[in-house]
Amino acid sequence: MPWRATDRAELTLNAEAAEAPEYLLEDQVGHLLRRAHQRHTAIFQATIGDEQLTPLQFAAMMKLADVGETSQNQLGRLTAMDAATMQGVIKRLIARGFIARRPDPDDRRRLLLTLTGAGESLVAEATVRGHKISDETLEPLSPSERQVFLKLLRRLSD
Amino acid sequence: MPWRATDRAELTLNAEAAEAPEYLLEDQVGHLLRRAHQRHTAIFQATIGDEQLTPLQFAAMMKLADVGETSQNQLGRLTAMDAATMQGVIKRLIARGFIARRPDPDDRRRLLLTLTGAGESLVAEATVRGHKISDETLEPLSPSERQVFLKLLRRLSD
DNA sequence: CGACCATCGTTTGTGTACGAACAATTCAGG
DNA sequence: CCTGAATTGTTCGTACACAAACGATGGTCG
Repeated sequence: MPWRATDRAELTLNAEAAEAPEYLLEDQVGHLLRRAHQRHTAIFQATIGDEQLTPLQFAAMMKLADVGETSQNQLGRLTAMDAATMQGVIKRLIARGFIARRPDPDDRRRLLLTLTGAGESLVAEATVRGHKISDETLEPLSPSERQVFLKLLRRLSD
Repeated sequence: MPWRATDRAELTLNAEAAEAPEYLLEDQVGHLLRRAHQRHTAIFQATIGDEQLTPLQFAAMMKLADVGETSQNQLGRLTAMDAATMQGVIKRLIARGFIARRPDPDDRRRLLLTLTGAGESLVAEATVRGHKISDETLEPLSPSERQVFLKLLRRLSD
Protein backbone atom coordinates (compact mmCIF):
# COMPACT_ATOMS: atom_id res chain seq x y z
CA MET A 1 0.00 0.00 0.00
CA PRO A 2 1.49 3.37 -0.99
CA TRP A 3 1.77 6.22 1.45
CA ARG A 4 -0.61 9.06 0.81
CA ALA A 5 0.10 12.71 1.42
CA THR A 6 -2.30 12.58 4.32
CA ASP A 7 -0.29 9.79 5.93
CA ARG A 8 2.80 11.91 6.36
CA ALA A 9 2.00 13.28 9.80
CA GLU A 10 1.30 9.79 11.03
CA LEU A 11 4.42 8.47 9.37
CA THR A 12 6.49 11.01 11.21
CA LEU A 13 5.04 9.76 14.48
CA ASN A 14 6.03 6.15 13.94
CA ALA A 15 8.92 6.59 11.57
CA GLU A 16 10.60 3.43 12.80
CA ALA A 17 7.67 1.28 11.78
CA ALA A 18 7.63 2.75 8.27
CA GLU A 19 8.65 0.22 5.64
CA ALA A 20 8.61 2.67 2.74
CA PRO A 21 10.72 5.77 3.40
CA GLU A 22 9.30 9.04 2.22
CA TYR A 23 10.09 10.08 -1.32
CA LEU A 24 9.14 13.60 -2.22
CA LEU A 25 9.64 14.21 -5.92
CA GLU A 26 9.94 17.96 -5.36
CA ASP A 27 13.04 17.46 -3.22
CA GLN A 28 15.00 15.23 -5.61
CA VAL A 29 17.96 16.66 -7.53
CA GLY A 30 16.97 14.99 -10.75
CA HIS A 31 13.54 16.52 -10.78
CA LEU A 32 14.91 19.97 -9.93
CA LEU A 33 17.61 19.70 -12.60
CA ARG A 34 14.99 18.74 -15.13
CA ARG A 35 12.72 21.64 -14.22
CA ALA A 36 15.55 24.16 -14.17
CA HIS A 37 16.59 22.93 -17.60
CA GLN A 38 13.00 23.24 -18.84
CA ARG A 39 12.85 26.81 -17.57
CA HIS A 40 16.15 27.60 -19.27
CA THR A 41 15.04 26.28 -22.66
CA ALA A 42 11.86 28.35 -22.40
CA ILE A 43 13.99 31.45 -21.76
CA PHE A 44 16.27 30.47 -24.64
CA GLN A 45 13.44 30.11 -27.09
CA ALA A 46 11.90 33.43 -26.02
CA THR A 47 15.20 35.32 -26.26
CA ILE A 48 17.28 33.85 -29.07
CA GLY A 49 15.23 35.63 -31.72
CA ASP A 50 15.27 32.83 -34.31
CA GLU A 51 12.21 30.60 -34.03
CA GLN A 52 13.94 27.62 -35.60
CA LEU A 53 17.25 27.75 -33.73
CA THR A 54 17.42 25.30 -30.83
CA PRO A 55 19.79 25.28 -27.83
CA LEU A 56 21.84 22.41 -29.27
CA GLN A 57 22.10 23.99 -32.70
CA PHE A 58 23.21 27.22 -31.05
CA ALA A 59 25.76 25.38 -28.90
CA ALA A 60 27.21 23.58 -31.92
CA MET A 61 27.62 26.82 -33.84
CA MET A 62 29.14 28.74 -30.94
CA LYS A 63 31.63 25.95 -30.33
CA LEU A 64 32.48 25.72 -33.99
CA ALA A 65 33.13 29.46 -34.05
CA ASP A 66 35.35 28.96 -31.01
CA VAL A 67 37.55 26.10 -32.21
CA GLY A 68 37.37 26.47 -36.00
CA GLU A 69 37.14 23.61 -38.46
CA THR A 70 36.68 20.20 -36.79
CA SER A 71 35.17 16.82 -37.43
CA GLN A 72 31.59 16.00 -36.55
CA ASN A 73 32.41 13.61 -33.70
CA GLN A 74 34.99 15.98 -32.26
CA LEU A 75 32.45 18.82 -32.18
CA GLY A 76 30.03 16.40 -30.59
CA ARG A 77 32.47 15.68 -27.78
CA LEU A 78 33.05 19.38 -27.23
CA THR A 79 29.32 20.04 -26.94
CA ALA A 80 28.38 16.83 -25.08
CA MET A 81 26.27 15.32 -27.86
CA ASP A 82 26.61 11.73 -28.99
CA ALA A 83 27.23 10.90 -32.64
CA ALA A 84 23.62 10.00 -33.38
CA THR A 85 22.29 13.27 -31.94
CA MET A 86 25.03 15.23 -33.72
CA GLN A 87 23.87 13.71 -36.99
CA GLY A 88 20.49 15.40 -36.79
CA VAL A 89 21.73 18.71 -35.43
CA ILE A 90 24.33 19.15 -38.18
CA LYS A 91 21.93 18.02 -40.88
CA ARG A 92 19.52 20.83 -39.96
CA LEU A 93 22.26 23.45 -39.73
CA ILE A 94 23.55 22.44 -43.18
CA ALA A 95 20.00 22.56 -44.56
CA ARG A 96 19.69 26.14 -43.29
CA GLY A 97 23.06 27.07 -44.79
CA PHE A 98 24.86 27.89 -41.53
CA ILE A 99 27.41 25.10 -41.71
CA ALA A 100 29.38 23.53 -44.57
CA ARG A 101 30.91 20.07 -44.65
CA ARG A 102 33.88 18.68 -46.58
CA PRO A 103 35.79 15.40 -46.41
CA ASP A 104 39.06 15.41 -44.50
CA PRO A 105 41.86 14.77 -47.04
CA ASP A 106 44.02 13.19 -44.32
CA ASP A 107 41.38 10.81 -42.94
CA ARG A 108 38.66 9.65 -45.23
CA ARG A 109 36.38 8.66 -42.35
CA ARG A 110 36.08 12.26 -41.21
CA LEU A 111 33.86 15.12 -42.30
CA LEU A 112 35.21 18.56 -41.48
CA LEU A 113 32.72 21.25 -40.48
CA THR A 114 33.01 25.02 -40.91
CA LEU A 115 30.71 28.00 -40.47
CA THR A 116 29.43 29.60 -43.66
CA GLY A 117 29.17 33.36 -44.02
CA ALA A 118 25.56 33.17 -42.89
CA GLY A 119 26.68 31.03 -39.97
CA GLU A 120 29.25 33.58 -38.89
CA SER A 121 26.69 36.38 -39.10
CA LEU A 122 24.28 34.39 -36.95
CA VAL A 123 26.97 33.72 -34.37
CA ALA A 124 27.84 37.41 -34.19
CA GLU A 125 24.22 38.36 -33.58
CA ALA A 126 23.45 35.49 -31.24
CA THR A 127 26.41 35.98 -28.92
CA VAL A 128 24.83 38.93 -27.12
CA ARG A 129 21.55 37.07 -26.82
CA GLY A 130 23.37 34.04 -25.47
CA HIS A 131 24.73 36.04 -22.58
CA LYS A 132 21.30 37.53 -22.00
CA ILE A 133 19.82 34.04 -21.83
CA SER A 134 22.36 32.97 -19.22
CA ASP A 135 21.72 36.12 -17.19
CA GLU A 136 17.98 35.69 -17.29
CA THR A 137 18.24 32.05 -16.28
CA LEU A 138 20.26 33.04 -13.22
CA GLU A 139 18.10 36.07 -12.52
CA PRO A 140 16.49 34.61 -9.34
CA LEU A 141 19.95 34.51 -7.70
CA SER A 142 22.11 37.35 -6.42
CA PRO A 143 25.54 37.85 -8.03
CA SER A 144 27.36 36.01 -5.25
CA GLU A 145 24.80 33.22 -5.23
CA ARG A 146 25.30 32.82 -8.96
CA GLN A 147 29.01 32.29 -8.50
CA VAL A 148 28.44 29.66 -5.81
CA PHE A 149 25.76 27.92 -7.83
CA LEU A 150 27.83 27.73 -11.01
CA LYS A 151 30.84 26.42 -9.11
CA LEU A 152 28.80 23.62 -7.55
CA LEU A 153 26.87 22.88 -10.73
CA ARG A 154 30.10 22.50 -12.65
CA ARG A 155 31.21 19.79 -10.23
CA LEU A 156 27.98 17.88 -10.90
CA SER A 157 28.55 18.01 -14.66
CA ASP A 158 31.68 15.81 -14.76
CA MET B 1 34.14 36.90 -38.60
CA PRO B 2 33.97 34.73 -35.51
CA TRP B 3 36.56 34.88 -32.77
CA ARG B 4 38.80 31.87 -32.59
CA ALA B 5 40.29 30.43 -29.42
CA THR B 6 43.63 31.84 -30.46
CA ASP B 7 42.18 35.35 -30.63
CA ARG B 8 41.30 35.45 -26.97
CA ALA B 9 44.54 36.97 -25.69
CA GLU B 10 44.32 39.70 -28.28
CA LEU B 11 40.68 40.29 -27.54
CA THR B 12 41.49 40.85 -23.90
CA LEU B 13 43.99 43.53 -24.93
CA ASN B 14 41.53 45.59 -26.93
CA ALA B 15 38.28 44.58 -25.31
CA GLU B 16 36.70 47.92 -26.12
CA ALA B 17 37.14 47.43 -29.83
CA ALA B 18 35.67 43.92 -29.71
CA GLU B 19 32.29 43.72 -31.39
CA ALA B 20 31.62 40.10 -30.40
CA PRO B 21 32.02 39.44 -26.67
CA GLU B 22 33.49 36.11 -25.62
CA TYR B 23 31.12 33.20 -25.30
CA LEU B 24 32.48 30.09 -23.65
CA LEU B 25 29.97 27.29 -23.84
CA GLU B 26 31.49 25.56 -20.83
CA ASP B 27 30.65 28.54 -18.60
CA GLN B 28 26.98 28.87 -19.54
CA VAL B 29 24.30 27.74 -17.09
CA GLY B 30 22.23 26.07 -19.76
CA HIS B 31 25.06 23.87 -20.90
CA LEU B 32 25.98 22.94 -17.33
CA LEU B 33 22.35 22.19 -16.47
CA ARG B 34 22.09 19.97 -19.51
CA ARG B 35 25.27 18.06 -18.68
CA ALA B 36 24.34 17.65 -15.02
CA HIS B 37 20.97 16.33 -16.11
CA GLN B 38 22.67 13.94 -18.53
CA ARG B 39 24.89 12.65 -15.76
CA HIS B 40 21.90 12.20 -13.49
CA THR B 41 19.94 10.15 -16.01
CA ALA B 42 23.00 7.93 -16.54
CA ILE B 43 23.14 7.32 -12.78
CA PHE B 44 19.40 6.70 -12.75
CA GLN B 45 19.55 4.12 -15.48
CA ALA B 46 22.49 2.32 -13.83
CA THR B 47 20.85 2.26 -10.40
CA ILE B 48 17.10 1.89 -10.82
CA GLY B 49 17.40 -1.83 -11.56
CA ASP B 50 14.66 -1.99 -14.20
CA GLU B 51 16.07 -1.58 -17.70
CA GLN B 52 12.79 -0.31 -19.12
CA LEU B 53 11.84 2.16 -16.41
CA THR B 54 12.69 5.76 -17.30
CA PRO B 55 13.06 8.77 -15.00
CA LEU B 56 9.72 10.21 -16.08
CA GLN B 57 7.89 6.91 -15.66
CA PHE B 58 9.43 6.59 -12.21
CA ALA B 59 8.46 10.15 -11.31
CA ALA B 60 4.86 9.59 -12.42
CA MET B 61 4.53 6.44 -10.33
CA MET B 62 6.11 7.94 -7.21
CA LYS B 63 3.85 10.95 -7.45
CA LEU B 64 0.81 8.79 -8.00
CA ALA B 65 1.72 6.78 -4.91
CA ASP B 66 2.03 10.07 -3.06
CA VAL B 67 -1.26 11.70 -3.98
CA GLY B 68 -3.46 8.71 -4.80
CA GLU B 69 -5.97 8.55 -7.63
CA THR B 70 -5.84 11.59 -9.93
CA SER B 71 -6.50 12.59 -13.49
CA GLN B 72 -3.85 12.39 -16.18
CA ASN B 73 -3.44 16.15 -16.62
CA GLN B 74 -3.33 16.72 -12.87
CA LEU B 75 -0.54 14.16 -12.48
CA GLY B 76 1.20 15.84 -15.39
CA ARG B 77 1.13 19.17 -13.57
CA LEU B 78 2.49 17.58 -10.41
CA THR B 79 5.39 16.04 -12.31
CA ALA B 80 6.04 18.92 -14.73
CA MET B 81 5.09 17.04 -17.89
CA ASP B 82 2.79 18.49 -20.53
CA ALA B 83 -0.30 16.61 -21.65
CA ALA B 84 1.27 15.24 -24.82
CA THR B 85 4.30 13.85 -22.99
CA MET B 86 2.05 12.42 -20.26
CA GLN B 87 0.12 10.58 -22.94
CA GLY B 88 3.10 8.45 -23.89
CA VAL B 89 4.41 7.94 -20.37
CA ILE B 90 1.07 6.67 -19.07
CA LYS B 91 0.48 4.53 -22.12
CA ARG B 92 3.72 2.62 -21.45
CA LEU B 93 3.02 2.24 -17.74
CA ILE B 94 -0.44 0.86 -18.51
CA ALA B 95 1.06 -1.52 -21.09
CA ARG B 96 3.43 -2.84 -18.41
CA GLY B 97 0.57 -3.23 -15.93
CA PHE B 98 1.79 -0.71 -13.35
CA ILE B 99 -1.06 1.75 -13.72
CA ALA B 100 -4.81 1.37 -14.29
CA ARG B 101 -7.16 3.93 -15.80
CA ARG B 102 -10.90 4.47 -15.35
CA PRO B 103 -13.26 7.23 -16.44
CA ASP B 104 -14.21 9.78 -13.79
CA PRO B 105 -17.94 9.35 -13.10
CA ASP B 106 -18.22 13.02 -12.12
CA ASP B 107 -16.46 14.44 -15.18
CA ARG B 108 -16.55 12.48 -18.37
CA ARG B 109 -13.56 14.32 -19.80
CA ARG B 110 -11.27 12.91 -17.13
CA LEU B 111 -9.41 9.64 -16.83
CA LEU B 112 -8.51 8.67 -13.27
CA LEU B 113 -5.21 6.87 -12.71
CA THR B 114 -4.28 4.45 -9.93
CA LEU B 115 -1.37 2.13 -9.19
CA THR B 116 -2.01 -1.55 -9.68
CA GLY B 117 -0.67 -4.13 -7.23
CA ALA B 118 2.39 -4.57 -9.44
CA GLY B 119 2.75 -0.78 -9.51
CA GLU B 120 2.69 -0.56 -5.71
CA SER B 121 5.28 -3.31 -5.45
CA LEU B 122 7.54 -1.50 -7.87
CA VAL B 123 7.17 1.76 -5.95
CA ALA B 124 8.09 0.02 -2.69
CA GLU B 125 11.24 -1.43 -4.21
CA ALA B 126 12.20 1.64 -6.17
CA THR B 127 11.92 4.09 -3.30
CA VAL B 128 15.25 3.07 -1.75
CA ARG B 129 16.90 3.16 -5.15
CA GLY B 130 15.45 6.59 -5.79
CA HIS B 131 17.17 7.99 -2.72
CA LYS B 132 20.38 6.23 -3.73
CA ILE B 133 20.18 7.89 -7.15
CA SER B 134 19.79 11.33 -5.59
CA ASP B 135 22.71 10.67 -3.24
CA GLU B 136 24.96 9.48 -6.01
CA THR B 137 24.08 12.46 -8.19
CA LEU B 138 25.11 14.81 -5.37
CA GLU B 139 28.13 12.71 -4.43
CA PRO B 140 30.71 15.25 -5.70
CA LEU B 141 29.45 17.74 -3.09
CA SER B 142 29.89 17.78 0.67
CA PRO B 143 26.74 17.60 2.84
CA SER B 144 26.67 21.35 3.43
CA GLU B 145 27.35 22.08 -0.23
CA ARG B 146 24.43 19.83 -1.14
CA GLN B 147 22.09 21.86 1.00
CA VAL B 148 23.24 25.12 -0.54
CA PHE B 149 23.06 23.72 -4.05
CA LEU B 150 19.55 22.32 -3.66
CA LYS B 151 18.31 25.55 -2.15
CA LEU B 152 19.65 27.60 -5.08
CA LEU B 153 18.59 25.06 -7.69
CA ARG B 154 15.05 25.10 -6.34
CA ARG B 155 14.90 28.85 -6.94
CA LEU B 156 15.89 28.31 -10.57
CA SER B 157 13.11 25.76 -11.08
CA ASP B 158 10.19 28.18 -10.67
C1' DC C 1 -31.80 28.60 -22.14
C1' DG C 2 -27.82 29.40 -25.16
C1' DA C 3 -23.45 31.33 -26.58
C1' DC C 4 -18.96 31.43 -25.02
C1' DC C 5 -14.90 29.96 -23.04
C1' DA C 6 -11.97 26.79 -20.32
C1' DT C 7 -10.41 22.17 -19.57
C1' DC C 8 -9.44 17.21 -20.71
C1' DG C 9 -7.31 13.93 -23.42
C1' DT C 10 -5.57 12.82 -28.18
C1' DT C 11 -2.95 13.26 -32.37
C1' DT C 12 0.62 15.20 -35.43
C1' DG C 13 5.03 17.13 -36.34
C1' DT C 14 9.72 18.55 -35.13
C1' DG C 15 13.70 18.14 -32.30
C1' DT C 16 16.66 16.25 -28.68
C1' DA C 17 18.80 11.91 -26.33
C1' DC C 18 20.93 7.57 -26.57
C1' DG C 19 21.65 2.41 -27.20
C1' DA C 20 22.67 -0.73 -30.82
C1' DA C 21 24.18 -2.34 -35.11
C1' DC C 22 26.58 -1.28 -39.40
C1' DA C 23 30.26 -0.25 -43.34
C1' DA C 24 34.32 2.14 -44.22
C1' DT C 25 38.57 3.45 -42.76
C1' DT C 26 42.65 3.83 -39.79
C1' DC C 27 45.92 2.11 -36.52
C1' DA C 28 48.64 -1.24 -33.62
C1' DG C 29 50.94 -5.62 -32.82
C1' DG C 30 52.87 -9.66 -34.08
C1' DC D 1 52.62 -7.09 -44.08
C1' DC D 2 48.38 -8.41 -42.24
C1' DT D 3 44.94 -9.56 -38.96
C1' DG D 4 42.32 -7.51 -35.31
C1' DA D 5 40.95 -3.53 -32.58
C1' DA D 6 39.46 1.21 -32.58
C1' DT D 7 37.32 5.32 -34.74
C1' DT D 8 34.08 7.86 -37.87
C1' DG D 9 29.75 8.67 -39.48
C1' DT D 10 25.06 6.57 -40.54
C1' DT D 11 20.66 4.33 -39.59
C1' DC D 12 17.07 2.31 -36.64
C1' DG D 13 14.19 2.14 -32.63
C1' DT D 14 12.48 4.00 -28.32
C1' DA D 15 11.52 7.71 -25.23
C1' DC D 16 11.18 12.62 -23.71
C1' DA D 17 9.60 17.64 -24.81
C1' DC D 18 6.54 20.77 -26.53
C1' DA D 19 3.67 23.58 -29.96
C1' DA D 20 -0.52 23.31 -32.37
C1' DA D 21 -4.89 21.74 -33.66
C1' DC D 22 -8.77 18.85 -32.57
C1' DG D 23 -13.40 16.81 -30.53
C1' DA D 24 -15.78 16.22 -26.37
C1' DT D 25 -17.22 17.87 -22.17
C1' DG D 26 -17.96 21.21 -18.40
C1' DG D 27 -18.86 25.80 -16.39
C1' DT D 28 -20.33 30.76 -16.71
C1' DC D 29 -22.91 34.62 -17.77
C1' DG D 30 -26.11 37.37 -20.18
